[in-house]
Amino acid sequence: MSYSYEYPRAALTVDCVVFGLDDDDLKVLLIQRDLPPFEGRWALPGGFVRLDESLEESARRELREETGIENVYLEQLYTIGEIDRDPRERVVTVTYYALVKLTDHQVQAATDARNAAWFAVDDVPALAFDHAKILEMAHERLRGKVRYQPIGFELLPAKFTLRQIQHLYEVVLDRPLDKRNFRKKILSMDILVELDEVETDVAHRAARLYKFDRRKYQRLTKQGFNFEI
Amino acid sequence: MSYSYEYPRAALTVDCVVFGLDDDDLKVLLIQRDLPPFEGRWALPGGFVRLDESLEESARRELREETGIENVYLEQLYTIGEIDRDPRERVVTVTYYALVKLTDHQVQAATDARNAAWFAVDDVPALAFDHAKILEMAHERLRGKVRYQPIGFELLPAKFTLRQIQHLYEVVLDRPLDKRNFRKKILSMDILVELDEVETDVAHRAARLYKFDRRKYQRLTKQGFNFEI
DNA sequence: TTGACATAGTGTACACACAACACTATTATT
DNA sequence: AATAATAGTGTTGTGTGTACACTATGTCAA
Repeated sequence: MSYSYEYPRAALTVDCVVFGLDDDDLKVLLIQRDLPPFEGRWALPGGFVRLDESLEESARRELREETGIENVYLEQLYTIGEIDRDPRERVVTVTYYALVKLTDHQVQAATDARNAAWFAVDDVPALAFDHAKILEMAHERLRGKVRYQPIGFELLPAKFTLRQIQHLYEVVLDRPLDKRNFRKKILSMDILVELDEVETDVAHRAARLYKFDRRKYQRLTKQGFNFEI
Repeated sequence: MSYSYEYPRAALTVDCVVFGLDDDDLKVLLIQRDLPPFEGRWALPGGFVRLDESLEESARRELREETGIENVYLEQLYTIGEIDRDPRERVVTVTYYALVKLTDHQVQAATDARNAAWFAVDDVPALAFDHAKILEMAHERLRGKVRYQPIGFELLPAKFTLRQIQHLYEVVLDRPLDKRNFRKKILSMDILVELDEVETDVAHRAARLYKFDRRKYQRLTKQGFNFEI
């Protein structure tokens, strides 16, 4: 079976930059290619867009198929269509970035035959195609957006300590933050709920757990509140 | 001649939201369609992506062909690929927005056969396809971006008065600004050059002209300066 | 030429937000 | 019981945003 058109058409793909956070770094999920071109190289998860799915559906399907990841924060990043970005033919790719709770997704990495692994964002191997550039753009977008939208919580478990949030911002923004000022600021926004629980399995005083109250955030937003770190 | 592929492919287009500013409003440039679907309706300038040009080149070509506009600020906005957004077949569109100096582009609108005209952004006719949504997104992006990037100057003539900049921000942000505070702020950034000229043809005291010093802005940016209104 | 009118251009005071900074409290471990 | 590790907490100075009203200058018309 083949499909014919009056004018030539570019192939259309989606590629996803999946970010996760652990105790050390910001991580990105990569897949090792098992086919040419760039066979054996690490690359962003992604694939061809089908005609019966929207772009975002396509991105979510590829994420599911290649990494087992589902139900994550996903946002369109940029569309790249340089003529020679794929050696085979003209390929235009719509890129997305995803934020996942790494604790929930540590295992599923190697769902299908392909090799998948988390890498520190600042220490990735050589990537296929122009994926290094895409990763760079995604990282920059995250750095910018995390300051005025409460998307950072997508990288944390549902219950987290104030230290974890601060660590998140320190890692993403790549600068140290003052503990007292940070806590004052994040608590004064009134978008966190203090839980009657503390963290466990730590060899020192346990910190209180909080969760992000999305309802409250949305209510405040309608009243003109602007999140900002 | 026809082109065959193993899998079906979406058609790929670009669409541009062209903003201009006059003494009253923020305007957008629209084209009246001369072919079905939506024949006779107003629409964003745009068209199919060719395989020998990048996406941005494609957007610039369509702008030139359909409106005569060249050498303008152009930035990618979003890519839309909902399955049924075009009644004929699957069409994915990469959208851009452009900022033009309306004074330079008043006449060229009707370059080719098609009818082209400027409309106040808040008073556009019914648009073809999902172009109303695209316009809405572009407007929102402009509102957001104009506050932390000096792109507003792209809407003004090379030489402008402080009142014109203030008017620009008042129109785009849709709120009144205090004259003294605005002038203090914009001048304190040290990115404007005061010229030895004043405006002409006004029936009252003439205001001093300024121009935006891009060099100075870039130098300051490298030193950690952040534009913000 | 003079007066009316239209906009240019200018400074201060108060409130609020941000930044810098160090010690005590609590829990686990030995 | 002592040690180690992190949790948790306030104040002060500095800078930034905001509110606010009058004088200066040029055009135009009588």
